[in-house]
Amino acid sequence: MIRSDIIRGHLDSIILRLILEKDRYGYEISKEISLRTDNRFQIKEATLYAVFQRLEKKELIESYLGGVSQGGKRKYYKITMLGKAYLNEIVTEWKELKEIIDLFLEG
Amino acid sequence: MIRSDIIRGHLDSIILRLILEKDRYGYEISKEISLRTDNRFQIKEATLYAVFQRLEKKELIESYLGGVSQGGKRKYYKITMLGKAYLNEIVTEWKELKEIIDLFLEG
DNA sequence: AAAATTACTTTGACAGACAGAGTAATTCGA
DNA sequence: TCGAATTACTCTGTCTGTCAAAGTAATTTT
Repeated sequence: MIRSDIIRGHLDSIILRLILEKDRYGYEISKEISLRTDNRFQIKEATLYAVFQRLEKKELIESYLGGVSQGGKRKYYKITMLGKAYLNEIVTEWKELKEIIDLFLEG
Repeated sequence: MIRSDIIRGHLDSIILRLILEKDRYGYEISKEISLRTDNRFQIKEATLYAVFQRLEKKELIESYLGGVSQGGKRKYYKITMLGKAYLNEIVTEWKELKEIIDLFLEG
C-alpha cells in the first residue's frame, strides 16, 4: 500500500481525471481506484469526500443528485471547464515532478 | 517551481540519497538541490532542518561537527545502515507511485 | 566598521489525509 | 418480514510535513 504522504497532492489529479472520463459519484470512484490499482491503493472515504468539497469550492467540479439504484442516494460530480484547465496544469506538473525526483533517485 | 504538496514525502528520499553519495552539511544540500534541479526546486531551510531532525531521530542518519571554512560551524550528516535500507525501500515505493499515478494520468 | 555570505535553530501556523463514528436507503436471504 | 449486508454520503477531531518568520553566530568582503 502507498503511504498517504507520498500520494498527497495527487488525489485531486486522480479524481479529476476519473470525472473527466464521465460523471461519477463518490462510491464509484472509490471502487474504480481500487480496481484499477489492483488494490495497491485504496482511497479512504473521509479523504475522498474532503477532496470533493475542496474541488467544488474551487469550482473545478459541480455536483447534482442522481437516481437511486441500490443503497443511498447518489451525488454525481461533473468536471467544469476550469477543472479541465486545472487538470492539464497538474498533469504537466506531475511530469516535472517525476523528472526532478528521478534526477536524485536514479542518478 | 514545484509545489510543496506534491514534493511532500519525497524530501526524505532526496536528502538521504544526497547523503549516501558522501557526508554533507545542510547548507551544502540546499545548494546542491537548487543546482541539480536548475532552480526548479529549492528546499526551504526550515524544512531541511526539520527533515534532519526527523531522520536523526529515526536513526537513519548521524551527525558530527565539522571544520569551519567560511561562515558558521558546519554540522555534517552521515547515512546509517538503517538509513541505507530505508532508502532502498522508499526508492521502490517511488517506482510504485509512478506506476499508479500514471495509470490514471496517462491512460 | 558595516554589509554580505555562510550556516544553523526555533516557534507557530496551515493544509491534506485519515480514523472513527454516524446517518440513510435499498437489496436479499432466512 | 425481519435483520444483515451493501451501497452511499457526512462530520469531527487528530496527526504530520512543510514553511514563514525571526533569530543566533562566525567569517569574508568592501
